[in-house]
Amino acid sequence: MLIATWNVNSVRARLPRLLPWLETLRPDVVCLQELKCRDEDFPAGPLEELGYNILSYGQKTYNGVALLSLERAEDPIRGFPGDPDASQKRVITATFGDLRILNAYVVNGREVGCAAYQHKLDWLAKLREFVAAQLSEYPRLVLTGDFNITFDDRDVYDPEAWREKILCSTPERAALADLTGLGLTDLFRYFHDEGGHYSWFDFRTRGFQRKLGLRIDHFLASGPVLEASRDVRIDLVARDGEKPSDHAPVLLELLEQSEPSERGMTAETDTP
DNA sequence: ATGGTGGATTTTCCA
Repeated sequence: MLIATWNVNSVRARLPRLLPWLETLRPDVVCLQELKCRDEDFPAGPLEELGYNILSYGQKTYNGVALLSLERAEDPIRGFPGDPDASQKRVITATFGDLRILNAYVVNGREVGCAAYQHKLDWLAKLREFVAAQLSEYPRLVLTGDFNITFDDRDVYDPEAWREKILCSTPERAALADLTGLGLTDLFRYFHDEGGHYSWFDFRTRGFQRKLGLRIDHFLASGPVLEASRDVRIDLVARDGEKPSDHAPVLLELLEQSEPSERGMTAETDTP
């Protein structure tokens, strides 16, 4: 089973890259961020032709998230339940088989100390509350998306230049650690200990050509999903070439789900 | 310190 996350930086502008990528990889679930379009403007037709079901939660110009899946999604939730401020469409959640997937586009925050930065920390606190509630209901859970936060200096091409800057500051990293503190594991780091692997490269500095980037797109998984995980990789080919997004897709490979009867048998027959 | 590029919508905002 293959699950992907990709900040596409406008789903309509990225369609010429997204469609052949879907045809080649055929991920079972794709978590998209930064749609930059309303749901009625989402290019559903060509994606449905490839066999994908679509759950989108978009708005004009900014933000927007979607879940594409080969199998139909169940129990979707758009945004945070009961959130009075639904002006920014940044999170969508659904169940696929026995897996609960939360797809988030975390607030960027612009600059440490500004109003947007405080909004980022406030939003992350709401995300944590939502994830905790979902975990109590769905133990097999994946939280993925564009977190706009590096875990540590291994995720940064020039740690000294980025010290306490946006995407790298101590309060942001503490908020990220608060999420993993719920019992979630950074799956990329679980499989790859070394630094130098990045998922975002700045257009402005021609970061991709210079291999200077940050790792800010993550898969955080609960224990049962960690046990079923095979590998996480960053698809740099999709970041290269004509009209790419500034983010590369990140891919999680899971062991195939066991049959319900098989699971039941294992649980009962494992005990001597 | 600034600007560089890219997308959507517009003469600027956000990343």
